[in-house]
Amino acid sequence: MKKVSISDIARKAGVSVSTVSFVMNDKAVKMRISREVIEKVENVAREMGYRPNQLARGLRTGKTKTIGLIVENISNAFFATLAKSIEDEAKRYDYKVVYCSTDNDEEKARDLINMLSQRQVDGYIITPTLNLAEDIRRLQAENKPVVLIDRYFPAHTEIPAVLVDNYEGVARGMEYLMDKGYSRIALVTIETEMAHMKDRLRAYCDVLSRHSIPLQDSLVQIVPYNSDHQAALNEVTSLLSGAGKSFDAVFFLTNYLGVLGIEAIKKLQIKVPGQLAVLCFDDNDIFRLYTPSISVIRQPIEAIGQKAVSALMERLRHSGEETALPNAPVTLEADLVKRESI
Amino acid sequence: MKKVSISDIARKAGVSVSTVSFVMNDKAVKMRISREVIEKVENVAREMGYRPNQLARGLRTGKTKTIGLIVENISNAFFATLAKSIEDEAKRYDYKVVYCSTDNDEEKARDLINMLSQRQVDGYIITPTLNLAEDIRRLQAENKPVVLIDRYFPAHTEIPAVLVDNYEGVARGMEYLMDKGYSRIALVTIETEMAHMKDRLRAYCDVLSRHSIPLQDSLVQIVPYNSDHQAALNEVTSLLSGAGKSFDAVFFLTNYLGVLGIEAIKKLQIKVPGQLAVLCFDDNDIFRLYTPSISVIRQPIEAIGQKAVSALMERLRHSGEETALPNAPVTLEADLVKRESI
DNA sequence: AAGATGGGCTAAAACGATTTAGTACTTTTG
DNA sequence: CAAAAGTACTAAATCGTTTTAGCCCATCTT
Repeated sequence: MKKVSISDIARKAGVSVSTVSFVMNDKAVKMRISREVIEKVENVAREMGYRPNQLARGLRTGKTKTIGLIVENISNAFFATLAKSIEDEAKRYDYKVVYCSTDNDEEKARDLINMLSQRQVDGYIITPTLNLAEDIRRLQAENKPVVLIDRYFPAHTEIPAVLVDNYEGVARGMEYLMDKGYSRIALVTIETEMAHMKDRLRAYCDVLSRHSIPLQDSLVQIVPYNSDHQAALNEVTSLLSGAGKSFDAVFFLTNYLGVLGIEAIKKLQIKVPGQLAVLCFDDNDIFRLYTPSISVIRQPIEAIGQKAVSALMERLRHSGEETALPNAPVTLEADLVKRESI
Repeated sequence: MKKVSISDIARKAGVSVSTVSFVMNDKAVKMRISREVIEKVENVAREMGYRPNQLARGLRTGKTKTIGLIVENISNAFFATLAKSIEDEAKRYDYKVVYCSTDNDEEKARDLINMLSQRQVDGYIITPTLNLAEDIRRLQAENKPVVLIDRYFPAHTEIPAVLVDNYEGVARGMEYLMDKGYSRIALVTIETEMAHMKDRLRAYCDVLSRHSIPLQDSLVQIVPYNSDHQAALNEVTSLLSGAGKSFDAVFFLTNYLGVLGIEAIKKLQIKVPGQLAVLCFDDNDIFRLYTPSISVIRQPIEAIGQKAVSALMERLRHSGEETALPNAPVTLEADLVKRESI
């Protein structure tokens, strides 16, 4: 059983394909097709179970009603939630999302962009990797709108971005720790050149310096990006073995690092918050349920997804026009969620 | 800057589009295109940054090199991991995956199938909802292969499926609890007619009866599917408030229910495993990290993804042929992961 | 009554590829 | 040396739509 095409309908209904097309696209009235013909065509189409071929349609119109979403790793809770919110939001605009993961690999990201471009997606929402700005500029040059999420390129303000206010979020967390009387605060971050992580790190340094506390390198643990679970765990464990001695609070700069931290804390049997206060950037089910529950700086994930989609839709609507839309990165406030760990 | 098409290349290289097409598809040798022309075309294509339009290609060839993946909810850890494994595996066959979530809604699932069908995906991997068998039969009638994952239709053996051995998994868990001396075992499951959950429930009943333990309705909690987080939590909490009195072990039949269970246990301050032994079907980071860590029956998620893709590829390869492939659901063994909760 | 207007439809081009059937030469063969 | 075979390509059809231009007939103007 083959799929039915518009010409099958035309033949069966005894009209031309143009007529069928007009009817199927609600242009029948504009094209003054008669009531009877409209009904005839609609009936035949329904009976035969006609579904327009989107490839053909996309080829002809140049619009696929599809947006390409590139995240770091779809199996990570943060990105999975973000993806779901983008999928839901896109549906409200009658757009479909196709997603893929970069695993934070520059080359893979480039491949994915190419792949999506070949599939003619109308626009892109991208969690960029390092050095991806040029490839993204190329998409823009082809008149394909792009919105970055979670990360951005400070040197490329012509690429719009939607993300949490990383600096403010970390600063707020630090001030909270200070308020609670902690001043010897260790930091666990990930090794990357990307601006969003630099902003977080900068906030840590700035708050310390604002409180005239010297920055101690030994309290800042930078986990290499490519390290596997065990290696990363070992690094974090070795830092945390100094808990209570050289520092009394720790701030994990990502959700993944926080989970590693919990694992290490559990292994080392550190008392939280007695021996060590714990704060993490980015929430996770585990933090809510762990005993003691872990306080976090929570990103407004749904809002990021929604804003990203609406920014993209805006650009899609005005695509081709010269109207330069404002491009300052849209930053959203993070919440401080106080739990038991501090 | 418009995208370059095959005819742009042809014009610039001074050859016909056919020639360009042959070169781009490695059919140049077969078509005895000369060395010089091949090189000429390749160079021009590279210079102009040519990327074939997959819509046009798909329209002409009828193959999109895309598989449609329908899961229940991509933001759930189980499905996110499964999706990632399918994406990775599909890439090895040079296929792209487009995914979407049903939220376990029959109508939404139907819409998604239509949507993917309109986009001409070559094959489907589907986590079905209830009553979806007919829609899936229709895909098969159109000669589009389908492989079910995680769930199956016992009444439709012509639809292949890859899933964990649910019955065996739960039975193994029950026997383990029995071995450890627990016989008053409560069960928390989800309200659904779907066979995979019935299999799990049946295993619970069978093991009890094998040990001549009467089934007590009051120990079986069936959480309605549509209930929100709070309502579900209340249900579980109310069951667990009887812990230590009417039962001394609890078996959660899904990952999501287990997480709810932990939340309830934490709130009720139940001692695990002292007052209550806990076992859950399906792993989750939380179970590993929670204190006490929770023992689970772990599904081989990666293997399910891989088998599903390879089964689909098999069918894709033989598509159109009459060779009926064996369709008995492929079931994979679940592991019992012993931790602290029992 | 001739031209204009409008109603109700259709023909055909176009989108960007793939693929079959040729074409115009040159070389081989009996 | 004519026919057959091979070489190196190209023309054109095709996939399933959308959309522009236009056709034919009836009715309305003047």
